[in-house]
Amino acid sequence: MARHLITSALPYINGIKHLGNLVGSQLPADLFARYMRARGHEVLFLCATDEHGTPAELAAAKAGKDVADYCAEMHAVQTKIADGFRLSFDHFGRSSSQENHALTQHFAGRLADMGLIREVSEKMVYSNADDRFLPDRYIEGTCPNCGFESARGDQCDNCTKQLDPTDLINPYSTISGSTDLEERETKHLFLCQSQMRDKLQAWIDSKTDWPVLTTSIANKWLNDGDGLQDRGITRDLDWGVPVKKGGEDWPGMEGKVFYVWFDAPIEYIACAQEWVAAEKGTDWERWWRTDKGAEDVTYTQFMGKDNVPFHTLSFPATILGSEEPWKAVDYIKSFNYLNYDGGQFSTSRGRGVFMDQALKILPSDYWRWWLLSHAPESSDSEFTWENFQQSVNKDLADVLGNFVSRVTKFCRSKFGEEVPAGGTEYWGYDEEELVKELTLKIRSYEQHMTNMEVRKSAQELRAIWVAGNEYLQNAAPWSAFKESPEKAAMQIRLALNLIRLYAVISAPFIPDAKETLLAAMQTEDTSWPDDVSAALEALQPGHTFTVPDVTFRKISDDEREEWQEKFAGKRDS
RNA sequence: GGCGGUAUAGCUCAGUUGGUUAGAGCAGCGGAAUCAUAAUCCGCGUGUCCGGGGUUCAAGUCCCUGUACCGCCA
Repeated sequence: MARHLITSALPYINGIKHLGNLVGSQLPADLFARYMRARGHEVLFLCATDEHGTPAELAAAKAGKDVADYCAEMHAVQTKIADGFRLSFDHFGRSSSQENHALTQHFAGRLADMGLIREVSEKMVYSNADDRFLPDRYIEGTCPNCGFESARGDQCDNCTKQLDPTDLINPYSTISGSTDLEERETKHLFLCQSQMRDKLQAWIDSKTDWPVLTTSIANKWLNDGDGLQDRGITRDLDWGVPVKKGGEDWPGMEGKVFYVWFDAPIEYIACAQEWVAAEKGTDWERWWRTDKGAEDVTYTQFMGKDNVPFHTLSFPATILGSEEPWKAVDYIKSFNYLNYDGGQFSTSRGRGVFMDQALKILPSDYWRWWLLSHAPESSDSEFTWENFQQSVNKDLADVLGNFVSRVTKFCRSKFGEEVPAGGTEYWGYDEEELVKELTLKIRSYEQHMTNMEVRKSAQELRAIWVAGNEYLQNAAPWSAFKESPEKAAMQIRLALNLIRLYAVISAPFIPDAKETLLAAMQTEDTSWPDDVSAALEALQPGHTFTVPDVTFRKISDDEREEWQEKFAGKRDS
């Protein structure tokens, strides 16, 4: 039995995520976690909301709420939605937790002791009306290049020219609209990532089994231009982890907080502490401290490609730089983007399907199946309603759902609602071939799941469902029954056992279906089919079952058109 | 502007270290069956593998170059 620490990239607290965010990190992480648990491994699966920073403050202000209250509410909302998608986190924490405050301050102090923190004075734009420093993108004005009147401080959206806030003509705060801005000198802490360059490069180079997407992004940052740059890890904000050196005050840093990218990944560790605090576990160190039992842990991170730099460089710089025995990541599984019907998902334009809306339309299994079987692994992929309808109807309703239906209903009409006995002497070539094929395919499925080859796993799983229909079509128990009810009994007994087998191996993809199928088969036997022959005898003659309701319903053309219209949002003009 | 990714059948995508007639699912066409959610099973693909050069006995697969789309960074 192995031990797997699994984390999903932290969703930002501000608002509800869309399906593209879901399939890029949380969902495949959940697939992997569920699979590893099903195979008997010890798993700690962690995720949390990323709560600090200006966007959270502004969203709270807009909602007329205190930022802490706002975050608490949004965390509850996201927790509920995660439950709705059956994301099986062992703990869903918060980066604003006391545990993360203490740990973030600890790391900063430790890095300072190691000589990896330096203080930098820089000029930033201060808004007197807002009584705060403004991040570049919250300053707008007229573009000096093209005259566009709503150019942002970092870049003009009209002519795409890169800008410095001080370039803008008539700059104003997008928060208050105030033009009462000035440049002020302010002091910040920088993490000396440049000193860590060689160490990080060697570490990345040692990860020869990582996806190209992951290593190429890391290498680009390590080698581009002047190489890895030092980065500011503090901000002049109220909402965040107060800057401290361990438990001590940090002279000159009063009133400042750590920048969100610094404290967010540390939450991966703090989340395990929260897990213990919530009394769900007893020992977080055996997962995170290599001197206290984490030596044999395999740590896997899941994330979208936009998060790769932080996980390959910034966070490792924090961990390795501390020279404390923290568990470092073993494998980074990164994903490309999911596009929506010919364009991008867009939160601001309301384009695409968001997690809460998805659950109002259909149960989570439908979404999980489509998203995972079309996960953007090798390149960006695309969601279309037509494809969604076709895949769900064909794979779930026709291939799997109908298999369950035809088998249970046939049995009920000929033998009653119990596993029929007899006919063992008819077990022959067809059955042996089926066992061989299933064994081959299940072993292949296991291999793909272990390798986190999400699409290939889904393909193989589907092929396993198809094999059941093929067998049934060949064996034709409805014909066999006419001459030899005993033979039909053997065939249908096998098929009934296939339902249990399917429920068990499909569970990581469609956990709800597993529950309903096992309930219908009236069994709690979730043992993995290491031996297919044996697995096909799990339900013995005389074992009673019930015919389940429609396991997966179909999506009609009318529904598809309605949803297509509803979620189109505003198109780019 | 720099960098990275992707361009393969009507659609969504596989194609490992270059090697026999380029594959899967869906859609389409034909057939079988009738237990089942009008479901299932079987058969059927002459595709300038984005264009153009090149390396090689041999390239979708390597190199150069052009084009398109996507993303990241400045």
